[in-house]
Amino acid sequence: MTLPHPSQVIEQQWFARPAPEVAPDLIGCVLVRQLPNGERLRGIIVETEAYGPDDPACHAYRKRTPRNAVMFGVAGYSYVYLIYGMYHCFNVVTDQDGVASAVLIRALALQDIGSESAALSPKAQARLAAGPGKLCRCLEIDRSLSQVPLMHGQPLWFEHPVREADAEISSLELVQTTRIGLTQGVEIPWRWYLKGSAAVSKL
DNA sequence: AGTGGGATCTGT
DNA sequence: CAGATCCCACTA
Repeated sequence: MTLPHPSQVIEQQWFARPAPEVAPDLIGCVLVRQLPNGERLRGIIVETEAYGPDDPACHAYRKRTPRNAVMFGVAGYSYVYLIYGMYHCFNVVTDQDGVASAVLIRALALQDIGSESAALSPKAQARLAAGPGKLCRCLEIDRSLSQVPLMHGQPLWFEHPVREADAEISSLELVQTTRIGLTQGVEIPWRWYLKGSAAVSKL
């Protein structure tokens, strides 16, 4: 069992910057999910989107509500919401306390996969967390995991990239473009992904 | 109290 | 490209 080296875990303070700075920095980092049954799932982040204040696509654009309240709080907490009645989306709260912003984690290249999915073909495994809804299904994330601190010992946390494991990923080009699935704020180029990764949503 | 739309995904 | 499916924010 590999316990994370303390310096490897990303602290909540790291997220206390504007979302459009955090989102590209998260590409190549690792998301870790500690399941209730003891299994630990890990994946390299290959696609993110930023949402911020003065951003019409942001859930917190209009005002603070019970649903979006956590986005107004301090950085390094989870924001999980239900979309289209059937999927969940997982975000990290960013920026200073009082600034409503977050980064949506859209896709992972899975490293440690759950035992249930181990029998799937490599191709199918690569698509397991390709898209925010599938990612949450794969990592068993729902709204009960909203507003929890993203730190070691919790159900979810982030780690900095490890050099060896990262060799293949780090050769890929980081692309910045517009966000997906929106009706407002369509022109804001706050989506980042690794070009050529099989796990990026909507090729 | 009623309603309409949504940061998605799958199959036709 | 339609359908599944349900919470929540907004209107009255």
